[in-house]
Amino acid sequence: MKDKATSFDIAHIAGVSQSTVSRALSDSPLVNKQTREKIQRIARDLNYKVDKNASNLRKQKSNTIALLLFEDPTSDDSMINPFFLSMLGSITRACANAGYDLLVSFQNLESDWHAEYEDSNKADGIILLGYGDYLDYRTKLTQLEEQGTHFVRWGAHDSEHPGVSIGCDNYQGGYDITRHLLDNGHKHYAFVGDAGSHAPEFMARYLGFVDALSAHGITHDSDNQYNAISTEDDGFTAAQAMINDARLPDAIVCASDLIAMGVLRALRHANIMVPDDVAVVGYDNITVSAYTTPSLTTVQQNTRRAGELLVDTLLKAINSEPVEDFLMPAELVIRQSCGAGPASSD
Amino acid sequence: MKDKATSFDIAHIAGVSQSTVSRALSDSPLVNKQTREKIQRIARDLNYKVDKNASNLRKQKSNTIALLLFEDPTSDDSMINPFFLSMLGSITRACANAGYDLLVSFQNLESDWHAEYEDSNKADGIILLGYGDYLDYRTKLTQLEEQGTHFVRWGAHDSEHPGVSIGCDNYQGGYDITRHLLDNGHKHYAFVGDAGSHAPEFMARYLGFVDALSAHGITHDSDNQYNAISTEDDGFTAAQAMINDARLPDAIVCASDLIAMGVLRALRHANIMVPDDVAVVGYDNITVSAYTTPSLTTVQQNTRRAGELLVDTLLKAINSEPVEDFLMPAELVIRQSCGAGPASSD
DNA sequence: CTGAAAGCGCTTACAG
DNA sequence: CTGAAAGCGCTTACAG
Repeated sequence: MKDKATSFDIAHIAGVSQSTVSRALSDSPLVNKQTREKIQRIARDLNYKVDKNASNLRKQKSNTIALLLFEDPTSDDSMINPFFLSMLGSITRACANAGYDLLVSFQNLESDWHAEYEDSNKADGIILLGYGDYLDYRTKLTQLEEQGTHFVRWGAHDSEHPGVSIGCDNYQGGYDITRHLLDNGHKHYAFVGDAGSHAPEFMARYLGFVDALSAHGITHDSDNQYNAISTEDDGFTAAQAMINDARLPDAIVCASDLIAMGVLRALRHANIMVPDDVAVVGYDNITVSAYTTPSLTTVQQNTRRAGELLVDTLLKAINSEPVEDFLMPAELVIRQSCGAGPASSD
Repeated sequence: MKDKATSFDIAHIAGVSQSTVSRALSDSPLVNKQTREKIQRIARDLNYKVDKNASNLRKQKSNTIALLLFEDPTSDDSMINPFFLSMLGSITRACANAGYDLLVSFQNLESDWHAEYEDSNKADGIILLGYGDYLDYRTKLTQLEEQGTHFVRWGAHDSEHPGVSIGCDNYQGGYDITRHLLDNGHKHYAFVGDAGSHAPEFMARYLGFVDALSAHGITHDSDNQYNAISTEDDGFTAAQAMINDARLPDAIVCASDLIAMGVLRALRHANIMVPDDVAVVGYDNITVSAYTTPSLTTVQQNTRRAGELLVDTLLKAINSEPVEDFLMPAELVIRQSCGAGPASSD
């Protein structure tokens, strides 16, 4: 385990100054081509790598992005919402493509996350990812902004909040999938999912649902909205309540796929056929949804695109270019559970 | 966007030297309690954070771990294997608990991963994660070792490979789940999954399967082993081949849950009932497996524990403590698809 | 095109 | 318990 080579070692071997080595290794056009190639060859032979700490310290720039993942405190400690895991994957990839490193960290709302990374110069900017009530973090976001920290937030645009956000059009997603059910002749609807300000994503999906119904002349009775945080159990409980109260609608619109899983389970339990007796749709298009029986009609958020947008926007902000909120369109994924998908044999 | 405070600013305000500030902020017992508290208060008020680049450069230590995720080049570019995503989650958590930052990066086999991180002083050690044929990376692992890089690898122990590994006992998992099927009276078996040296995990599962059968007096006919990389389509294709050739066994053992998904789909397609006509089991316990109909009996790898072990072992290696390979036990998850799980209504 | 020099912001012997 | 000083390994004006 030999000591690591430094730029001075290379300078010594190449017979040039250390400054020239530094220039050559950063492909500076200032240095003579032959000298440059000679230095780069020596560096390769010695397995030399520029010390990032030194170079970052000097350049006052880290070429690193921090991803802060907020977790739903109610969720099982050992599991991350598959949707965010998928976002994490695409952000990782987008960073790699942009030549940035990615520092990943889990956070809960209490900790001092707002300052940690960029303040300590470990990252040039921050991506905030997580469902939840951004009202709670409002003051922290404001503080981030005041510090001049570069950050991008995943979530709905909200004029109340500082900073730029990238999100998916939850209202449109809720509207479109409800519209699809209406086109298939379903008359009586239930919505399973929270509809409150502390769950802005779900709220927007719910509003899209309600508006699609009223555009079709159907007034949604709020008795048919069932609260559910995004867990499978919540969906199960809600569907059981419908069954027990004999209030089963033609179609159940769920605020997330996980909720829909629970609804499907309760219906299977009660020998109620999907989609023949009741249609069920979800939201998120998590992996599971393609494999349930029947497979789940849902709304997809393009996580790959989302990751790229988050990274691109953050990099623009870091470079002091103008940035603005972006709302991606939601995409319907038609499968069997709505009764209008491909034949049930597959 | 004011300039960031440095330790000199704090020293100036507190009326002490910069050295004392540095000591106070690292909780050094060398500094007078009142002075220390005063300095820490000022630092808090100024929202001061130690510059990590400077401190790492000086200390020659980064308090950061790099996670290299190798991807199956055959897999869909936009998706990561859910199992590794789950590992990523638990590693993130374990790092946070240990006070380390985590640098995440995707790699393919061609790139110069073996040197990047630790050599550039961005990380103190490396976790290597990914299925695959470690034979291919043997030379790279050797080079890592020669450089004195600290690393831990996820995967089976293998005396041929340098470095320490943490893995799950794939042989035992394959043995146990087969044993469970045998106990339920199944006589004729098929195995779907690659059984070659380039997929050591699958190979070990297969060997466990074969040995469990022969311990029960059943000789496995290799005609009943179907190759399949770990995709749903491969499982579908293999099961269709069985059906077309009228070689359907009593029980199908799949090398992964994803493969089992495809097998279930092919059987559903052909109106063959699971588990009544044929039992099916998988491996991995990915989220999907709990929600299929019937739900899938499978083998679980404790990803939470695995993440902790990987991080703990790496930290020990970094601190020059002795480390050794560890093989975690595999755990059976009994559900419905094997015919011996809870009642099919749930 | 190249070199000598300053300095990024810390930590830590060394001396008191 | 505290301070003055060196130095971690680079990058980049500055001067030639």
